[in-house]
Amino acid sequence: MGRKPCCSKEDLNRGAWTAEEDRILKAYIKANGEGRWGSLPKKAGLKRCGKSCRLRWLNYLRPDIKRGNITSEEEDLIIRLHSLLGNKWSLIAGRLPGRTDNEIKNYWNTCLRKKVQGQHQPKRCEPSVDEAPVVVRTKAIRCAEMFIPPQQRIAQNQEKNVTMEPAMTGELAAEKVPNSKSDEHSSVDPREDTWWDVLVGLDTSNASTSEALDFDFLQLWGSESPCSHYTRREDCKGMLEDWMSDATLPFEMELTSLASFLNSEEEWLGGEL
DNA sequence: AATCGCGACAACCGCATACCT
DNA sequence: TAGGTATGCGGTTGTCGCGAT
Repeated sequence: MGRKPCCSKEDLNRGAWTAEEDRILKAYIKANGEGRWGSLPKKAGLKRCGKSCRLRWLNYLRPDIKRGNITSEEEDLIIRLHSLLGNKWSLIAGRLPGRTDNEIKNYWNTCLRKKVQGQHQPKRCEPSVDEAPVVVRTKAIRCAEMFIPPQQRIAQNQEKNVTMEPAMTGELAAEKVPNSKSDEHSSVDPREDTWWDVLVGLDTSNASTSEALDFDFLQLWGSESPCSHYTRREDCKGMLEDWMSDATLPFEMELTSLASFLNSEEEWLGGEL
């Protein structure tokens, strides 16, 4: 038994969307909002499957989409994010307002991959896939997840009627420092995780802002952990503080911070591995 | 002028995961 | 908790336009 197809292919239009189909889809979403893609085509009177409608909306019809002309800044960011995150197109797209994962994926496959392969002959002791990347990539992915644009996070959560966490509303997520008394974390050796993992997973209920920011990662992981590299660096601590304390930062500032983070990643990879 | 090759990008497909009942 | 459904994601394919021959 094969997998059940997502929709019957009979009587459905396939291939390029017509202007009329676009108009119908836009009008329907304007009136009824996004979501319920499965039933949307029938309700809207479109002979398309729900997935196709969703894709068309997300990648082409949404009003906030920027099209074409990827700037050199965006290109640089894509290259550097890809080097850390791999093919996590949706995460990369999340850092580029108005760009879709599909667009970035296509741009990478058609333009950047060759460019990067051409110029990216290892010039210095770069790490092999078997060395540091697991830690680095996990941390970088976590970082990117934290970097979903605040507007997007807020919108998403309002849509779901979720109470905003402090970090999402601009108040600092008051992180409780894990220690030997912490019942929630004492059974888990934090060295198993990156400090991003632990940081994000911390119980935010009791500690004050200053406690959170004074958190001593060295104490948690010890000086030999590769993660402790960051705890010794004041600039990294500062970035962390910025990110965690103000989710309403202007997007440009976030990009600047992210760029700094990526630079520090590159320095670390080049210098210590 | 015809056609071939290639790049760009829209769209499709299958799988994974989240969510709901 | 299990099973079904909806949604998201990333790889792949199809189509179109344009330049080269």
